Amino acid sequence: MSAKIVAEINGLTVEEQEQKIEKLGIEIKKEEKSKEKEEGLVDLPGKHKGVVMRFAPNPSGPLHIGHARAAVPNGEYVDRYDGKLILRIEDTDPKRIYLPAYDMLQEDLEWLGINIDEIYYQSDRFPIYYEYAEKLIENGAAYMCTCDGGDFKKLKDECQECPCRSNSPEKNMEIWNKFSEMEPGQAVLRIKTDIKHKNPAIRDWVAIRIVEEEHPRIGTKYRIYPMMNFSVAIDDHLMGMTHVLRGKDHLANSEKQKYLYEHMNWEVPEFIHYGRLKMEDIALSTSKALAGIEEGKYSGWDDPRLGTLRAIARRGIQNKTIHDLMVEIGIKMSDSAISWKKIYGLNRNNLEEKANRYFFVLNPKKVEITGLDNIFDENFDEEIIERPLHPDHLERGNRKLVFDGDVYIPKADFTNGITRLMDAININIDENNVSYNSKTFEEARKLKARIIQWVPANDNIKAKIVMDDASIVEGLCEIKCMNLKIGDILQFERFGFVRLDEIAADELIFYFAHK
RNA sequence: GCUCCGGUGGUGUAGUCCGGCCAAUCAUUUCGGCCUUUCGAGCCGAAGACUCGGGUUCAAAUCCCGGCCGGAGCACCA
Repeated sequence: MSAKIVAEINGLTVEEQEQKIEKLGIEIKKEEKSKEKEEGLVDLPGKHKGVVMRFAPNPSGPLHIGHARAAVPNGEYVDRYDGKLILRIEDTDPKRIYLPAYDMLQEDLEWLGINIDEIYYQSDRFPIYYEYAEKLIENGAAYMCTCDGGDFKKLKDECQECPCRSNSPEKNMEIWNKFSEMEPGQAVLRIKTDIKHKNPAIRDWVAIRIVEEEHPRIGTKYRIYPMMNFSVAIDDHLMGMTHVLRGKDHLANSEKQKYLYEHMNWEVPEFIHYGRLKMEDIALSTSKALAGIEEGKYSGWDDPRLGTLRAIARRGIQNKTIHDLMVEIGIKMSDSAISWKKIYGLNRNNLEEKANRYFFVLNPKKVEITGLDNIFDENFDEEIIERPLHPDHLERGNRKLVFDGDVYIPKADFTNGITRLMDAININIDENNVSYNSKTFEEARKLKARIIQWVPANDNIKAKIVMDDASIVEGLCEIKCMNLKIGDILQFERFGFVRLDEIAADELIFYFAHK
């Protein structure tokens, strides 16, 4: 019986239900689920006033798509809440520094359209880290550990304290003061956490160690180096971070860092962890890319096979495409798999409007058309064909091609049957004889002719196109392409979108984006 | 192995916190059709998903338990 009533009521719309309730004299409390949905990214948790965020790359190479995954949402949120974005270059491991990257990072961010309010280099901040190390030692929150790494691990894995842990702050300070004279591995500074923490990774982590290598930026000025977890937590606090966006591989690190915040009595920022981005085909790490460049396998950081931002920019992928993609993926913790297809689809949407159209003939095959006396005579033996630069934007004007019967067409289109040369005439290909068939578009349609692009045999320019696998295809494009500027993105009709990369003496070199 | 974290169409997402017009959003993709002197764009249509099993409840994508699958971490790297 009651089930029946419920079913009946559930059958009503919410409005109908509300009316019935009001009829019964019951007041409905409207609890607003105040969730005006923002386009794109979800709202940030916590405070929305005075938002400070950071993008903190390691200077090991230029930015790649994976970096954009962190950089774009940071930029977006800072814009949305009118906050501040800090670029912090995390160069506390001399082994993972590629000196040119310091500048490349900033160039790449600029390309992405992300505005940075402040820049910091961690290698400039070592004295600050030392200062806080000393404070922590004095508080008894950190200790100098002189145990062998293996011994410590054994104890740690059994929830056992190492002997150093119970040293007094005074004793620790004594060792700390001799730190710079020690050998690598002889001692480290550890932050006390919970030696019985159920995740062994969290237990008493290393904050500072000795590094002998020369630092590419600051040389041999220091031997005492902070670990990432230490410098990051100190800086995030000192720089006033309200929200920290990082990959979920840092989940345990966030937890480690919380102990530091607690020791110092600092407010913990909102940590947000996003999932892994799996990108098909470009599993290339920065270090592998660098090795490939040095071996000559890749032409440089912008080799079309690489996933660096400069490589995809060179191919004509728009920064807005990357931006759109990252906003769509968002910052959820589950992993995402991205395909080139997806990127190309978004990019096509962005390019469609701006890319003007031109003819390009791949693997040209020269054809001399016979039977043109149907349209030409001795006074009149050529025709100027005009075709819009963009079919939806006629105001951009036309390009002109001279049609005189001698043309190049793509080899792949040289097959028997009726074919229409776009905007010109319909031809009949019969083995090696090519003859005039008819003139109009209507006839071509009636004959179900394929409609192809072409270039005049006597008026064209060589074009090379670097494909996404770095192979090069060659052909001829229409002479009007001479007016293009480097960086222009256009669509070769029936071929795909390309970006003009280089203007050589007698040829144009393009990079292929996608169909 | 241990510790964490995830799982919505092929892909990317919305919805999950606070169960109820969710027979589940939007985009992309794929396939049709229309249009079109590009195989592009546009328009129309279609296909396609709540990981599984239990439980709680009138009602579960949503809450609870368990399984399965996937990922990450377990450094004197970041």
